[in-house]
Amino acid sequence: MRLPKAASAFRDSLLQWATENVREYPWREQERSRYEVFVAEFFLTQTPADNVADVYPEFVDRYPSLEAIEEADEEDLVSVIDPLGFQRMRARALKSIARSVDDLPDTTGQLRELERVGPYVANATLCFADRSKLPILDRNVERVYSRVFGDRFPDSRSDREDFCTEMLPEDPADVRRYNLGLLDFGAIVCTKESPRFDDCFASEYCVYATSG
DNA sequence: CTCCTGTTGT
DNA sequence: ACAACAGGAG
Repeated sequence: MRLPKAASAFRDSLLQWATENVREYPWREQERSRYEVFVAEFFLTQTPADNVADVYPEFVDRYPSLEAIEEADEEDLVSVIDPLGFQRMRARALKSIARSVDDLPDTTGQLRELERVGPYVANATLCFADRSKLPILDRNVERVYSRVFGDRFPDSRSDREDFCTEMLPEDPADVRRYNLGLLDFGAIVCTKESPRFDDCFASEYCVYATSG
């Protein structure tokens, strides 16, 4: 796939932006295990980060491994998650996962065989926990790339995944920071309504900013 | 691809 | 009560 002309400029600027602006969350600490990252991403697919942050430390403290999940009473699991608009479905799925596997696998394909685990959770887990070079494509990312690159951002899901993969920085040491930055850029600057054009490094060439 | 599910905002 | 949202499932 041929990337748009502005792609490398965007990539470089985003990496720079990420070093200064990526947010700190408990699950983003360097030493988090694959399990700890997985749990966070599993909750984050359905819940605002600040809500997850409220219950996450207690959750991983009480359930530090899949084994602990497997042994836990499902109602206790729910009680930790439940406090603020949380869901029982997630507790059930985690139990099911803990029963079906001893340790979380290290490939997206194997992760996606687990209940309620799709491309987002699988790739985010392996990228953020294991530093794998994998694309992360959620609604924020789609909005950012659609705006910045306009028609050059493909329509189909698989082409979009390819696009995201090619946007990743060459240096493996930068991939995690790039993906984190992309998510936060969508959440902080390139927001759904009232994007902060004045704070955006891409407004010179962004299709959305320049055309409307 | 379309449909489903649980959640959130009006 | 309703539609929109955001992932995953089929």
